Amino acid sequence: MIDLAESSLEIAPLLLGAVFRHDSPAGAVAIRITEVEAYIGEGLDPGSHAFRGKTARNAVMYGDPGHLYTYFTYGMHVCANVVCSPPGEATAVLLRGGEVIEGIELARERRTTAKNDAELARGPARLVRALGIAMTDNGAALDREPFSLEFPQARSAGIATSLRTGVSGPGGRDPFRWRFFLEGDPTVSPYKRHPKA
DNA sequence: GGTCGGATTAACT
DNA sequence: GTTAATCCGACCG
Repeated sequence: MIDLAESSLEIAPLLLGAVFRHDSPAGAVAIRITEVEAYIGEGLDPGSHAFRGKTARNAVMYGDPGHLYTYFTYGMHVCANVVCSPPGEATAVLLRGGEVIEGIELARERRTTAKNDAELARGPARLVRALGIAMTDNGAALDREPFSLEFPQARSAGIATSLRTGVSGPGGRDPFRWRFFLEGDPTVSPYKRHPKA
């Protein structure tokens, strides 16, 4: 695993093409990551959960890199981040889309509303659902069972950037393009701007 | 202690 | 294209 103790802005493009695997009692599901967004630290990024400082919810973002930060949103969805930066500095990469490459039958059972396999993990909450991640996994290390994260041998080709989806302020407006995705991949979620951006 | 709105999704018209 | 679903964290008093 590469060194994650750098800013999420450096790590985010390196995560494209990486294989993220979760081995649950029901079986293992793995995805090839195709879409991510970087969130940077305290006081710098109004879109980040760490913008207003450390709280009970975002404490994991301030901890060791290479761990999972999960949060609950819209009353029903869970999203997952890879914690970056040295301890004390809160940056993270939100996993927004991926292609299921292992355990596709289990992923289909978990995502019965998906109309096709490309939709299984297209979107941050769908990705979490397909992999069987829950809020109880908050803070889990990504280099230990039941998780693993393997980076590609070479930097992935065809990386495109955009403004972040559904975010206002820096990163949701030019010139901050903190969303990274594999161009043309069918498992990349559609871009939506923030209503007020 | 009350209010507001969200790093979304699915089901509508 | 629009909107309901549905909870909790953050903020204000």
